[in-house]
Amino acid sequence: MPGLRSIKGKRVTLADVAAHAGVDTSVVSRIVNDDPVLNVRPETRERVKAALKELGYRPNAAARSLRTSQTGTLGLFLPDFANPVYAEIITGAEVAAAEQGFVLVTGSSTVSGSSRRAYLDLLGQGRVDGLLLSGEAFTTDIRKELQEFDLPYLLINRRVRGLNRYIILDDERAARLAVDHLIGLGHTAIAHIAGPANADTARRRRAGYEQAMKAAGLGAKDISVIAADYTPEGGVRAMEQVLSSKRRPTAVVVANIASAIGALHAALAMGLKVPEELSIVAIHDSPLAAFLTPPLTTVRMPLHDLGYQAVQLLLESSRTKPLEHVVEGPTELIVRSSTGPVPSTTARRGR
Amino acid sequence: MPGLRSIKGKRVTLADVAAHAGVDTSVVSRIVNDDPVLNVRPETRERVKAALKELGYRPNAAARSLRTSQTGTLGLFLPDFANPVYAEIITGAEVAAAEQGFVLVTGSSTVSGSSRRAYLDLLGQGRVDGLLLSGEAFTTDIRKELQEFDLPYLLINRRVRGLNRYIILDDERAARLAVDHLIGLGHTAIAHIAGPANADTARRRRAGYEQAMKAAGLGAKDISVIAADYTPEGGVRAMEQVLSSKRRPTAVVVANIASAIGALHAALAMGLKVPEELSIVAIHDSPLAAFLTPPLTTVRMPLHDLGYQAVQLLLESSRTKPLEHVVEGPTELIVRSSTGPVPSTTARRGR
DNA sequence: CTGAAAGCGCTTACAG
DNA sequence: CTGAAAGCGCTTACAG
Repeated sequence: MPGLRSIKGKRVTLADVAAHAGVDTSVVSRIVNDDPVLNVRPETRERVKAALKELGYRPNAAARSLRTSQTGTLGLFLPDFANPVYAEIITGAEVAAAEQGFVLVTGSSTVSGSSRRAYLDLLGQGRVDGLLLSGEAFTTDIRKELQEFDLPYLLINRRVRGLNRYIILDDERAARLAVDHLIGLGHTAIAHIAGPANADTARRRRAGYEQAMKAAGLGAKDISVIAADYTPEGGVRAMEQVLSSKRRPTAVVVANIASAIGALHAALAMGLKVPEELSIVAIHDSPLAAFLTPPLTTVRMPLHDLGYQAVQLLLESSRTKPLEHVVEGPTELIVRSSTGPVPSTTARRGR
Repeated sequence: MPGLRSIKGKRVTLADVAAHAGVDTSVVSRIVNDDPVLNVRPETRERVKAALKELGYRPNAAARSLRTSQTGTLGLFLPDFANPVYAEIITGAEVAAAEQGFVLVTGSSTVSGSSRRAYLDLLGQGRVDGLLLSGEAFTTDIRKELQEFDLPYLLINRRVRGLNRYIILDDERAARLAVDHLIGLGHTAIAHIAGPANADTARRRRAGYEQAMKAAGLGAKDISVIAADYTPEGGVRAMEQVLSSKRRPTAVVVANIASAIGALHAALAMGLKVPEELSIVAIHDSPLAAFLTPPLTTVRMPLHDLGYQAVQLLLESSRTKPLEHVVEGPTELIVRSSTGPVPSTTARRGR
């Protein structure tokens, strides 16, 4: 019966389909949802399926959600879309969500900054089935809201005292990998440009750096840590500090790719040759790392897996139980050209 | 009456509030929604407001949406979260959405690649009040879906034949600004690394490049265009081509920041000095541009405004009328260190 | 000034 | 094997 197709202007409802197929709406509903208990004559089923197709039926999400108290939506909140680290996490989360028929509502601190409360309020209205939270703005002092919403949540890449549901990466291992690489190249004076003091990832990477230094038999005189924001500007300032210290290191492990870009720039701007006079390795890879000059040696972390598994865990977890998960994906060193053998003493004196 | 607060485990509904305040749900509803026609005794209003607050009432989005056929949600689809250009657009869109009490559902081509149809289907269920679309995957061959959904939509930064609702930037002007800057530095042999042939932005930037060249009295022998993807890899390949041509240009206008990073890298890798031997200017700025070596001269485009205005236009527009808008925000040259005076002939011969 | 009622489009336990 | 009915939580024209 062509020509009937899509009663223009009005959405097709279950009732339309039921009338068209000559059955009750409940039957159509069960067929749409593949109800396993449904026992229906094959010919009826066919008739309904034909009607569904012919009318172009799509279930109304609001009605379904009102009835079932489920939305098929997850909230994902992060500090900054411009940060490549988060871009990769979102993408992983998105893929996992799509696989499970979920859709992602996203928000960044840019907005929340001015009105976090108002923004979160929108989510308190039963718009989402769960919350994925990362970055300082969305994980600090949020306990009260989380309780009010009574929603399952998961902190991404960050642990916060009092919130025992999080998923993180093996940041210590990443830092160790970076240090070991430099030690293998003969470096002993290895500084660490760490992240901000309030970042959990920064603490873990710093711990990994110190572990690896000690494991290599290096002591206090070789260990040097300077905190910086996870931004290029932060990296610039930190590198300037590193290079102005009396006992200049021959290599630097930078805790984050954005600050590493700033750090590299500062070293070059001060006339240092990288890697001949200073080796730099960054934690986190980026599509851009290979196109810097020199191409940056990095430790790639499984950020995509982090986002992917975050969604999976959130959806399969009981809403209340603690959930403390470390992603097992590959954390690997990618050697490019910003790291090299330790400069000989004469060469160093030469500068 | 403290202690009554939040009947744990069950959401507070309008009925709860009404019972608590001793009025009908309709009165509460009108107060919640600031119904201007409502005429209620001040004391009643106070009583209801107190109950609202005490019980911590939040309207249920699904019920409201079912009743009003409005969702308070907008869909934003883009090619890639990792692209800094889109990051800025999202942020602008997010701010505008938040201002109007809307929330953003986002999706990228990463997911849609495998299952665009399935992903878009989720939106056909009345989940969003409008659609913001950008990138090839979400704007090509989408006419049928758009018609089915019967949703207001707006293409961002892209025009597509047959879809007369779009918002774009003044790409021609941006390219002209870049060329004029180089001409002011004495360059005449100015090549253009353009975007992919199927990108509308690429066509417009190329047109701007050619206009400016002609306006400066330059002809076919100075005009040279090579297409590239908007990626670092694309920029590398294009620059290699540019530099291997017989008549090597002294300056290059790159249509996109990502490919400019690749192009800069390729030039440096081939031993060229930038800007002494080759000037490079990119269209689109990026937080990273200042930290490349040398810092990249760019043309900043009002991407934030693009996202912001896209949401505003979408929300205030009638769903059917054509909507063809060019963002008026500032398009400005940011001179850093990748551009300089044209090299003297001897210097050029010297290489 | 306030209330009763209908209905948005679904799902699901229950009846037959 | 299929249908009738209730109800999720709202909003809004209407009545009084």
